[in-house]
Amino acid sequence: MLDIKRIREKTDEVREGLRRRGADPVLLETVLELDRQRRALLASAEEKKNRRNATSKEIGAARKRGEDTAQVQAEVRTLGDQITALDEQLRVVEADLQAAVLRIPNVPCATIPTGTDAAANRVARVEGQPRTFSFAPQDHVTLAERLGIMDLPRATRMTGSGFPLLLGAGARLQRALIQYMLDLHTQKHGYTEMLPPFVVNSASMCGTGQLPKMADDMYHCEKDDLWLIPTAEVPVTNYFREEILDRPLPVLLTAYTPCFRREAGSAGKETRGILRVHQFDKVEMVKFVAPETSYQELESLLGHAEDVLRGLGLHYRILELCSGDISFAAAKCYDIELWAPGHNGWLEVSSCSNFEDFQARRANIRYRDAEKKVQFVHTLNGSGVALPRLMIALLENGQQEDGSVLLPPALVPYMGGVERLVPPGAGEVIGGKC
RNA sequence: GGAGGGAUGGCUGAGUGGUUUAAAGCAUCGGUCUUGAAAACCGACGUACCGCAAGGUACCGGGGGUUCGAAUCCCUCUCCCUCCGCCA
Repeated sequence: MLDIKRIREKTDEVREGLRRRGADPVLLETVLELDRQRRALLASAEEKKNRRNATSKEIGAARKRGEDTAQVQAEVRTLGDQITALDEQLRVVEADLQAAVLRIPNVPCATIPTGTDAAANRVARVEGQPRTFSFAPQDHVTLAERLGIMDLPRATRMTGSGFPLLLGAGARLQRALIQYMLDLHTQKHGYTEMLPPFVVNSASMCGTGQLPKMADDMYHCEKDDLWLIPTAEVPVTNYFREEILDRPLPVLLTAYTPCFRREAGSAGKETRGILRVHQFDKVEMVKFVAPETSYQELESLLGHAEDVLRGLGLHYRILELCSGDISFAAAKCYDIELWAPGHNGWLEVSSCSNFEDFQARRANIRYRDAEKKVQFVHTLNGSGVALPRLMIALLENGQQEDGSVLLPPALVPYMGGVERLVPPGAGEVIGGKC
């Protein structure tokens, strides 16, 4: 949520930022008009309340002296009716104003590329080298089928399409990766591990910016008015909702959670295998930092996500997203994409974003600065990293001509010493044999 | 799910209709004193909004109501505690 004072006082700057994003310009004008109405109503109501408070006090004093106050009481009652009417108008205007402000996206950071879509994203860096193959590389679906580590047809019968099911060594590999990433972030990068609820209430969804805009993209439990989380960002960031932090910044938290996304409107897009699914696992990093440090914290956050991929020997690139492609709440965002030779393309496995005070205002997360002044924190988060596409890259990059898959040495301890996934032998019904 | 008891400022905790613009204590910060510290004493000490300012308004778990006036009375919701039931 943008600061209403900033909208009011630096209107041109905000308008330009929203223009760069391609956001609806009408929203801003609506907010400005509602803000004017609100302040006019507020001034009027507060003036009357002041009079009522003072007069009521006088009534109390007069009655103590035994005077008759019926006349004054009648006057104040009229005043009270006027206040009730003004408060009602105010309530409506404030609700409209709040609803409108919540729909305004964050102002993009001045340094990011301007553009309307992914085509304008800037490739910041490319790391590592693509592997060369002496044979035609297969894609992850073919490889996983051969290895017997995934069963999508049965998962579809059980639930529906887009809900993956891993088996044997596939399930173990997933678990190993989660463990590897959490260990890296907690032991090397200084994060505290959290295992949060996977279901949250509407206030939390609003706090991080998923609501109101993304309601249709999420799973909602209507009976309880609870939402399945689309990312660990939601519970982890909302950990401090409505708090003034009493601990030194930055606060670094990391969490493994499953993520649930309806992917409404993306039917048919890149749906082969586990490329785009309704449920996936992810390790997420979240930072609560002092405002003046947030952009250097973004760089280190990106480094932490990269560390996961470097440790696995993977070839990846960093994109600096343009103004039209960053998410609703973000001011700046880096995407990390892994090279997948079977897919013959780049796969997004991480987004590392600085939200500045946008989420902190919505979720009301503050801290006391050096002068003891209460201020909003800046929040950041980054995937570290999302699992299905990491799994795809590992399978496709590690594949051998015989159908086996070599695992990166860093994972071997987490796989109980297993270095290679091999197809199940003849006669075995289900696979996943190591 | 049933019955009962609770929710007050960073913490403890008073307060059942009118100087409560919330007592007191603890904690914190500043000052005096001290070589320094402690103690003692003095002072400060919530958040948000509106206003150029003076100042004003709101907030005692959330929402609504009664009243000239609500932390205080009424309704309702949420959460916590105790007991019972059910259950991984």
